[in-house]
Amino acid sequence: MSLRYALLGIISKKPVTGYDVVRIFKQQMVYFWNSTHSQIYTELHKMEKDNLIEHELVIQGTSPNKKIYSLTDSGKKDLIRWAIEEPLKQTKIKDEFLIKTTIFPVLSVTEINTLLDEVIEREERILKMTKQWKDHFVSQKENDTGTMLTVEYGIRYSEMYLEWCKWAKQYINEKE
Amino acid sequence: MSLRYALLGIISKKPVTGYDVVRIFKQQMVYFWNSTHSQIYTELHKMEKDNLIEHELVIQGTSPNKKIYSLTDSGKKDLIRWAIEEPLKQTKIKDEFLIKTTIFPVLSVTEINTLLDEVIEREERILKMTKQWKDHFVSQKENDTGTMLTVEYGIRYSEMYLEWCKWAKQYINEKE
DNA sequence: AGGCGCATGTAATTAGTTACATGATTCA
DNA sequence: TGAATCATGTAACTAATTACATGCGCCT
Repeated sequence: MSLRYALLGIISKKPVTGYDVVRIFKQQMVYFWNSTHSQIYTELHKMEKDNLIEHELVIQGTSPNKKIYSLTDSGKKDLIRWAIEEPLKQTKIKDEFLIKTTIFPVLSVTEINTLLDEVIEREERILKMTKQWKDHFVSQKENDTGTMLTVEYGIRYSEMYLEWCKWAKQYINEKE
Repeated sequence: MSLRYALLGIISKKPVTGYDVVRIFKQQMVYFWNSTHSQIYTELHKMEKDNLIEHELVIQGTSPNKKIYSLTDSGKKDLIRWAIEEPLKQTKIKDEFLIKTTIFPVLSVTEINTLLDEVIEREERILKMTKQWKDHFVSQKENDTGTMLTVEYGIRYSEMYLEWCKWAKQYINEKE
């Protein structure tokens, strides 16, 4: 049910197509949620059936038709209600690398370092992209508090991860 | 398939019952994975069918019988193979609070502060428990590198979260 | 000519959650 | 006497992933 409110949040800012929702979701929510276009389209259909959103069909002669979604009054109410009333579900992380970390004792130091370098590279790439997105976003003066806060979260998360990786490398190599 | 390797990692350290696996999993892996006893028991059955683990049945007169699981040779090989060969899947986070953050602009400052305080309380509680677990673990001189690294990750994660919350509060209240 | 972006969906499968189900022992 | 811990499982359901499916316009 949480994905539903993530999507409702996106559509609440301005009316958009399903395609836009997917794009915005992937750009702005990677830091704390994830989904695919197939799940998103399916969820949009359910949300419409539940009368939280409605669409206006735009027929574009040559290019494919599109559906512009917007919130219904019921959708607006439900979004606010959810935000302030619904008890918070615990954060769920699925980080494969940290599973690998638990079995470091059975790997060689070379193997561990290779894995750590891989993940450092990944996080650096993500951090760079996040910072670019933040700069782009700030320069546009869109001034959306929500995006401002979550993009900052993304940056802090990656920085924490990288610092932990460096600490882990040191910890591993000191033990040798 | 990742859960499978998390469980395989736990059993690789010492032979344990399914019940132990659940307990160890919840204590040591909350920081980067989550599951339930029902999913874990089901996965253990599948792993046994796939010849990665085997069990010895211990009949305990009065208390319930138990199955002591241990890795097969094939299980040991597969765990190492997975760790060094299998390409890393991207981290997936599901953080409901950050979804709520995206719609801060439609909430009142009072409501936002209530939500932030709630999440700060939650993270402080988690951080405290993690630190206790680390102290307990370090005092036991068990010296498991994997647990040492992941518990440190848990601490850094919560600390980062709390700092972000404080920054967010300031950001919100400055805008007023 | 081939890839990317726009634009939408369904089908099949796997993963994960919640509820149901049992029953002894130990401790307050 | 009631809750917690030990100990195991299945059933029903929901969420999520991966694959299948189409097709135009634009750019290189």
